[in-house]
Amino acid sequence: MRDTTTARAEELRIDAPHRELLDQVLDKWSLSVLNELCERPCRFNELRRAVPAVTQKSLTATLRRLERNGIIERHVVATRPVAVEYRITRLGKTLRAPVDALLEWADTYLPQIEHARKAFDAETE
Amino acid sequence: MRDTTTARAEELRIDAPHRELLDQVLDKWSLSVLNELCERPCRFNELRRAVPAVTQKSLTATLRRLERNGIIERHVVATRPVAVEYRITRLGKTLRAPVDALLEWADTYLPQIEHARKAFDAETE
DNA sequence: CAGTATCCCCGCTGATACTG
DNA sequence: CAGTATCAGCGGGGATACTG
Repeated sequence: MRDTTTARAEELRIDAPHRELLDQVLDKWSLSVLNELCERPCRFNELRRAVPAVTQKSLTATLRRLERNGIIERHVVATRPVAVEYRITRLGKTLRAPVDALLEWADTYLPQIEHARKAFDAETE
Repeated sequence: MRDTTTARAEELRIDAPHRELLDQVLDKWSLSVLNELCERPCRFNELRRAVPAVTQKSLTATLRRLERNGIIERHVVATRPVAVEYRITRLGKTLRAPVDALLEWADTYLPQIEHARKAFDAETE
């Protein structure tokens, strides 16, 4: 029997399902969308405005993927015209802490990394 | 003047440089490579064996990218034939904690997420 | 308003072959 | 051993146009 807790302390497993999950949850637009929905529920076009660079198609795909994974919920309000509200789920909220940790890491070390890139590019030229 | 500390507590910024950095550091093979190199320094072919699904070309690309970002170091030992050892840097080690948090999240919630997927696929059919 | 439907491109990936 | 070189395929992503 494998003791995953102990194993993880030494070496983290990264198999296909884990990799796929991270791909779906951390892809190009997901973080920006999650970021907005952590603040408040949003309508489709609100999200478009909040993330100006995303196209309709990609935003739709991102929202569907996050919904499928149980990270966000889609609520249709049958007004005229129809209104659709997206909300983060309880499951989705659990993502906040690890993603924040990652973004803080990026924020903290970006300067050092940009410095490393310049050094690398200079000596590679 | 912007107070990034306060701002981050409410809403994390995800701009292009941050997004690019995460893409480079979290891409398809990087986590597996980092995982190995956190354990011990590795040679090129050791890494290939440790990550069987990766091709030479992709492994080379991954290593170069990580090296360029200052996450790993490349040491050439001028033996015959040549030996090349890859090691994690101090900067690279700072990635460990946030990435671990993410992998633990994936490990913890993967069952719930697979359940959500099935539910979604069932009612979408 | 909140999407679909097409078309198209290009960039990543893998497969394969070759080399200092 | 540790790569580089080349080619081919396909899938994501954007641009654009249309719709209940």
